[in-house]
Amino acid sequence: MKTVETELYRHQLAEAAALQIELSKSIVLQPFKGSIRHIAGVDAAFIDNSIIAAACLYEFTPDKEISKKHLQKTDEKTVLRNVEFPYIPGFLSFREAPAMIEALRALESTPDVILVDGQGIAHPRGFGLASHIGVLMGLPTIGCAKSRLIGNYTEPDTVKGSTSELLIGIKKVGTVLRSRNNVKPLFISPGHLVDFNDSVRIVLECTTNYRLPQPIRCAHNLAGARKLKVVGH
DNA sequence: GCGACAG
DNA sequence: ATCTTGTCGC
Repeated sequence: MKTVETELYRHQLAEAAALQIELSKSIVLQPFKGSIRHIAGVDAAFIDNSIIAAACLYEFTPDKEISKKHLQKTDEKTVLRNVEFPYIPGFLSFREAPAMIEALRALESTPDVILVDGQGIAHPRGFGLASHIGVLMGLPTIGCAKSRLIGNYTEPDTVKGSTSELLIGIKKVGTVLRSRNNVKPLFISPGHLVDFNDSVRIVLECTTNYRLPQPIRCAHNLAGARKLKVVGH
């Protein structure tokens, strides 16, 4: 019995991995095209067998006067769905991407670029959550993870803006970025339709007083808030 | 065989 | 991700 289940499980994972490898061929790494007006952030929270995906939309306002109010929240959406895939390192997108994409599509404007709480191409098969969402939606995405999944690196300097390369052998797959002074670094990797430099540049443009870029922080808090309402009453 | 391992 | 208060540090 247990061996049969194990075999089925193995087949499903093998299929999922094959899909990632196939879809990864569609990834386009290139400098970001055009200008950014709308930028979104996505994250998720969990309750029992449900997932709450949250998407926050921000807009860059051309106000050169107020340098600190360049980013304004324009919209936010949450989605509550049943979870149909377990958490397995390397297969996170099959658990979170469906609900996240629904939340992103619900936004009143299509974002020019999306910041995702997870890896982009810094993944065993070069197809992390950010790349998955980017390719399926046909939109630019950037992977912004709080910890490492794969790759080697040297600790970047403790000063904000310091970076080091995330490498798999001699191949660069991402950038380890110190988003604030004396905080654990973020692992930035292109998801789709952006390159290494623009990924880091865009993340920094959305990061001010916290470790995480504003759109992702907002999505994180929103998912948590929605969760409290659900469990509250 | 022994670790590592996004959220 | 989630379970969880106070507490150390800039």
